[in-house]
Amino acid sequence: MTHATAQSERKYPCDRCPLLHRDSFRRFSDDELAFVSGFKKGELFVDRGATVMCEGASNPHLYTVLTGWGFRYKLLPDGRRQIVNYVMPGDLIGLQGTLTGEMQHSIEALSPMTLCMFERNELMTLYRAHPPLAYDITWLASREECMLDENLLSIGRRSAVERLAYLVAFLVGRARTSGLLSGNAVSRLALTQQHMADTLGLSLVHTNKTVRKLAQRGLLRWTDGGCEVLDVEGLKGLARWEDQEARQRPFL
Amino acid sequence: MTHATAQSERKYPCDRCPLLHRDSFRRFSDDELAFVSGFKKGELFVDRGATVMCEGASNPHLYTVLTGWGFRYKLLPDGRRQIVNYVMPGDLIGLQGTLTGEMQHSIEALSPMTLCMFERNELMTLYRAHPPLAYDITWLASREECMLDENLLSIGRRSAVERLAYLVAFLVGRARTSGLLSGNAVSRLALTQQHMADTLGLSLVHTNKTVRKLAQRGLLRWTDGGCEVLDVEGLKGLARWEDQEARQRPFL
DNA sequence: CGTTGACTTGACCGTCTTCAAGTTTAGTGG
DNA sequence: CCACTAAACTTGAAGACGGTCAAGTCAACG
Repeated sequence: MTHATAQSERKYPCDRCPLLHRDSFRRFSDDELAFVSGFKKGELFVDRGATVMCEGASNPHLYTVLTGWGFRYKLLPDGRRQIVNYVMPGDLIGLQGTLTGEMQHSIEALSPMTLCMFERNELMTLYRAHPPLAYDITWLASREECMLDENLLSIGRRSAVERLAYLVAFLVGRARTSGLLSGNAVSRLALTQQHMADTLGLSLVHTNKTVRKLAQRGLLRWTDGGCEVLDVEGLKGLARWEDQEARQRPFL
Repeated sequence: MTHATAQSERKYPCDRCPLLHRDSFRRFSDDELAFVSGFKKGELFVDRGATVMCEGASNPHLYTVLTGWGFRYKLLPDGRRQIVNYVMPGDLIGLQGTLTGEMQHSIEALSPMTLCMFERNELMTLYRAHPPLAYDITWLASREECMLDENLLSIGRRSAVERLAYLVAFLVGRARTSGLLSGNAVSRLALTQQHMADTLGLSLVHTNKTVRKLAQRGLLRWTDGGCEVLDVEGLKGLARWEDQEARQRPFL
């Protein structure tokens, strides 16, 4: 019996990529699909709690999240942790430090994750062969920038209650469009209050009390190891968040 | 007498771009220079205090900062302001919202500024014609992302004193490599304490008291309408900031 | 059945905000 | 030249918001 091709051994060959036929992602041309198929160099499966990449280490790979989610964070030397953003299906990670390859942040999985692996130093090939894909990568980077801007506004200028309301609404919104949350069941975010605290720039204790306040208002409910979102609009209102309509986005 | 070409009427034709021969910027090939020269569509001169672009408005242009500096900020509906980053020579601005063209933030000049203007919807031409330049744009975007990550860490997890120390060190560092601060005179940042407060997520009053503390430690001095930086290393130490060595960067 | 991780709660305290008033400087028009 | 104004900085006092400490509950797991 001969070896199957590398691609057929994959759990997610590109033509069956779980992102391909989701409404919020744009389609590839046949050409692009073929190229990306060859550009992909492997698949990475990690468990909940695993470190996907690590601050300070150099990493020759880029990844696109296929399933599951995680968070991106930075540490101060004395251990204080700040979660800067979350990664969800369709997100391209590891672009930061394209030149050095040295990561400026770490990423940890919040659920089992599947990632699609690329070689960082083949990026230029993609830029030469498929300018529209290159354009998409830039678009993804600038989208990330927008999210970070919003988060900065939130941490810098919103009160604890507003901040938490914003965070929960933000996460549900992203989770929905990235396909993490299916159907019309109650949205549920499986993260600990410690994660929320480290995202909001608050202490664990105060985060807990803030969660409780939002629960009393009927905006959310805390159920073991996660947060059920009851009223997204209410949360957005509380956070004074005006959102722009969702658009079709590219992915790699 | 015939009209001169558009280019020769410019104050800064690309072959005399003030960024061209600065150590911290990479060189263009002749080819690239010629292309960029045609890609450039105009020059924008603004006074100190002018709004360069405005949140919510759609803007068909991209700009590269040639001289001067400014800040990028967002507002909450009730007027609370958060400065998310500063723009300095070599920075490409307006990339956010490439698709919609609708700005998610505003930019205001902190000094007279000169900007080099491009057409947003010609970007794809650049991506097709000069993949290495496209790559550079992505690099710039991911560099911005790194800065925002750092700022988030700072606002989320550092105390007021650490935060201010970080901010000042950060600004001096950038100002030096972007050519805003020349020679070896004492570095001087011409911004108000209100700007600092809105960057740090602090109130004006507390920012003032924090400035005073750093001044007492001999790390900086406040002189009318600006801040003289006396000891950058001391500031970095206080902020517990480990920086990565500077590299040659691209610019557009 | 002890251990561990996550959540909860109360008490106390410090950082930072708000309010208020005052100083200094530069700019303006009489 | 001088009063008038506005912007930026300064300072003190009071109080809110959020941090820290400490103790305790609960469920899951081996």
